[in-house]
Amino acid sequence: MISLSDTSLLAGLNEDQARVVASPETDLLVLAGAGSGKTRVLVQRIVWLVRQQGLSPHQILAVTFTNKAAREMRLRLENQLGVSLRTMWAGTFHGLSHRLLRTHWREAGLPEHFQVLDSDDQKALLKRQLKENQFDTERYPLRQVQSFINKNKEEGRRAENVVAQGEIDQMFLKEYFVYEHTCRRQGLVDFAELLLRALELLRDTPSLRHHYQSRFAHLLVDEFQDTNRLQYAWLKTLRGEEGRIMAVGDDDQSIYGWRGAQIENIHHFTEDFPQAVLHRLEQNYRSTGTILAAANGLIQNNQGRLGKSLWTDGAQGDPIRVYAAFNEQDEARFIVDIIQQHVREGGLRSECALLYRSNAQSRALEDALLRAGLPYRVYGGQRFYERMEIKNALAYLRLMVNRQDDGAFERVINTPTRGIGQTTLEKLRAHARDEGQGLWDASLSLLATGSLSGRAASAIKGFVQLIESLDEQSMTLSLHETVEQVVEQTGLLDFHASEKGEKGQARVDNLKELVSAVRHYEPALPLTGDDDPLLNLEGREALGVFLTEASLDAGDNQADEDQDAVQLMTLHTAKGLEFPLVFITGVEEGLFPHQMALEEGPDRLEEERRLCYVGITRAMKTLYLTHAESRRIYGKDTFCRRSRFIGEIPSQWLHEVRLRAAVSRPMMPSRQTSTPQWQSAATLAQASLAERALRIGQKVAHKKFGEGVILQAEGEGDRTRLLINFEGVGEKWLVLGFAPLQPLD
DNA sequence: CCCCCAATTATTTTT
DNA sequence: TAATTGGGGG
Repeated sequence: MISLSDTSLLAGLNEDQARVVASPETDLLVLAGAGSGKTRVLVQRIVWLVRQQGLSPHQILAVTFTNKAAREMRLRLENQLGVSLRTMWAGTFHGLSHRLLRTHWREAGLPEHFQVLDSDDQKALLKRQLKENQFDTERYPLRQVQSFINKNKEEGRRAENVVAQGEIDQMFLKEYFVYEHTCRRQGLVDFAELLLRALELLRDTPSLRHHYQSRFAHLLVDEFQDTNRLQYAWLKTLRGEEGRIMAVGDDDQSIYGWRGAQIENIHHFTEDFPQAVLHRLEQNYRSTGTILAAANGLIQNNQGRLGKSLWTDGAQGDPIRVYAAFNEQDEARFIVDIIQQHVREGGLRSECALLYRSNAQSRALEDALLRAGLPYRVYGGQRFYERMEIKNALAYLRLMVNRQDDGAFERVINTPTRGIGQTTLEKLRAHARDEGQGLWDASLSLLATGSLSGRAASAIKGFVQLIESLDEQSMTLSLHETVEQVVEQTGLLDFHASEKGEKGQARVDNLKELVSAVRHYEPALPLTGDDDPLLNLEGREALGVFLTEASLDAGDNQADEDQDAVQLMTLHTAKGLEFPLVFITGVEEGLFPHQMALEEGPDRLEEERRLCYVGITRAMKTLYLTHAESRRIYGKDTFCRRSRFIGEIPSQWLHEVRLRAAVSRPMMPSRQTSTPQWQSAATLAQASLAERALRIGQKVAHKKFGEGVILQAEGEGDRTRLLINFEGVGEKWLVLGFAPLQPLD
């Protein structure tokens, strides 16, 4: 029975939501469909536990995937509870693991000021290592080694637990061993290591484990479908026997399987936590009935779902428009037309989202937007803390904090150039290797023994003094002053300023931006009392916090966020967002579903379908699916068939848009028709095709290979060769004069 | 140390 | 097509 005092905590929730929020204390698995108010439920559940059950926020651990989601949750909680929750354990898996390790660095076997490696740092470290070991990166590229290591860590396996199957795995494994050793020596922790180390810490230190298990009465996980094995193990360990866990997720929105996410975790949940109660949130507050019907229809083509069907008590809305464009330019123009119309009718540009499967598709869209003078914003791309000049500045700071950080050392020893070349560096590396020490220490001892040439010696000496001096100065400076001094005294600012073009200016601006961004990490209050400068620990402490944040949070470009601009992003990036007017572009076989996914098998196709489901459910009112019959991919014109996903949406919800009358459209690229005096090979080939009532894009039947589509033609007359993509067979080159081809359609 | 050319290669990316 | 990368020459 829900009492009166309860009702205020449940106000505005629907019955299903309220049931979850006020659920008796037990494990909960909440299948929350798109737009079903999942974040709200998560937040309200915590509020309920605090207000109704009398728990302290300190007894609750809430974990999400992204910093953005974590910030949002914390903000909403603070608003609801009216207290600051800075010390509450609410954050990302990586952030919380880091917190655990920082608190218990000794027990975790880490140096006090261990550094976090982001994936670029990890790549750079491995690159050096593989070169040193003369690993054949021609045959086995770096990223294979990197993913071998990360995958094993994400499965909870250290190098010594890996059973290498073949010779290749043996080689990878050897590098895994070396890599682990290097990281330990240098006090470096990569992303997967944060989780694994935290898990091992809890596993191997019973007192700590029991402490945290009894402290956290409730665990709450968002986006549970995206957890990997390691994260699941992490959750199980922290929950222990006594705790309660609430997992919120949606198996239909699992789109990160390729990154190790185990959709199976959802399936195992009720077995691992037998008392768990399953709830479904199916009422959608975002989209029209038509959009939901289309999404439901599409996703039903997937096998093994837990099952869920979105509904709304809102309007049915307009049908979903499908537009078959001639090519990607036409597609972009069409979209721009619609957006302009939307704006004319008083709509905002920021209400429009253009979604695509792969980033390369943004180009044609951007061109058209630019030409129409429509402001737009492209999401994705390089993020602030990943920029080269920023990483250089950070590397100096890292070296100041930790002289053992060889990655930082290598990065800045000659940036900007100070006359330390490969020869000197090789000497340092060799010495470091022989003595089992870091590059910094190797520099010191080579300087001491005088075994460097005069020029190199003075260059190194200068570098060492620079770092020492900056470190010393930082003791008496605030964080932003420290950063300011670093970019100036190291010469980074001058170095980039002298770079030609706009690039250099942009880098200088970024460095200045870094100086001012860093102020957020300074203590809010000025130092009190007669400030003994040597006791300005806040500045140093802030530096550590800042460096960690910079590796754990890539600092999303927060600039121009409030501009009214059309939003461009991949379907992956769009997860969790919503827009009144959505265009899903490039809905073509080979592009979406992506060719690579198709080649990898049925599971991957299902993931593509879920991605499409995610895309459709972003739309609030109006949804367009567009595809092009011809598209330039990797510099060559490719003919495309509309995606099977369009066919999988019940046709009653779709409406084909026909802008122009059906005129016979030129099949040749305009670039070629504009030079009539010169007949290209492709043009001749197409003329030969036309004689036989064939054309590129034509569906044909072949005795042996079955049905296929003509993709390309080259040559002339009977010797014309055709590239045909046969269903289930793949692409074949056939000679027109011999091939028994029947035109279809 | 810098610059240029040829070769290579091409999803998605929370941390 | 276009971006990146590695090698070779100046």
